[in-house]
Amino acid sequence: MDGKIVNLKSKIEIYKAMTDGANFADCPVRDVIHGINGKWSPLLVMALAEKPYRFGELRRLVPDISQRMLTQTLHELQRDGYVHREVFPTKPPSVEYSLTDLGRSMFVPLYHLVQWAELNHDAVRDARAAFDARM
Amino acid sequence: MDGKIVNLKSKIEIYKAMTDGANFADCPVRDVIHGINGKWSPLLVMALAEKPYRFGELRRLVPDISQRMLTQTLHELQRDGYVHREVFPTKPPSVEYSLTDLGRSMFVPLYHLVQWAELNHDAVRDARAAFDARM
DNA sequence: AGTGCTGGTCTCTTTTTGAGACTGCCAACA
DNA sequence: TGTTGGCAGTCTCAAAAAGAGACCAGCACT
Repeated sequence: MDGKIVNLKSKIEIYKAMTDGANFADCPVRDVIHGINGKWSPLLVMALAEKPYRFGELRRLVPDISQRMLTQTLHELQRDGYVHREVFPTKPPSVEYSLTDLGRSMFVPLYHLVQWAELNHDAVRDARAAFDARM
Repeated sequence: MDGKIVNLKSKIEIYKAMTDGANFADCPVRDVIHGINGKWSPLLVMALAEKPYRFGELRRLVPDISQRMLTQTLHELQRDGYVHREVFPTKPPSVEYSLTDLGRSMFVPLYHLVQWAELNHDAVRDARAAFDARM
């Protein structure tokens, strides 16, 4: 599939962009990817792409995340500029998290990757089963 | 940016696909994303998208990966069907790793994400600096 | 006075990752 | 002949990250 040679030169340039500097701190691309790449980051971005959510709502929406990792991941997403955090001074103060413009922009390619996963999880599952059977 | 409402309904469906089952084992999409999402997986897929490489070549190409994680990540990529491993019976046996069709297919959306990172790392870096300055 | 909701933090345990020594085989070199 | 070096890993141990769950203050309702 996808037999067409899409910008082979670009591929090499991007790959070099990922290996330049020989470590994360020196390579911006790897640094950015690392921020998107956390265990919970994609899931939370997908959730917030639908609509803004409050802390407790996210916790209930993703039951198998610990409060510790929810706090920490939201903090990182906020720090990298993907997520906006707003506190409302209600009786028990509530906090709303939403995607920024940068976050919505990043969501576009992330969404493509998730779509790919949705379309191809059968192939991956089959490959995994075949591999395990061979062992 | 990206003001257009791209398939809001699809977004919600995909998001539901990611939360269905309430844990990784029960949710195929999260399971697949998790496989792509490892710390070293995207980098190795980017490298192998350029051309096949041998174990030692990959180790030299990515100097800050440990042999342990290189072995393990390649093994996982092979298990999920993204990477093909071929042993050549040369004097010291050499092993070549290459992308499968499934791997090349997955590379397409991954590549878009990496391109996004390349185009936007300045924005992320700025957001991070602004956030840290506010602290 | 007790219960529950808010958005977290703190501590402890388990899992994952990293650093690097070690293996067996063979070829080239001194 | 002994030594060195490359190949593709495995193994062990220490460090870092993640998970589980107790705990916090403030307010509302009962």
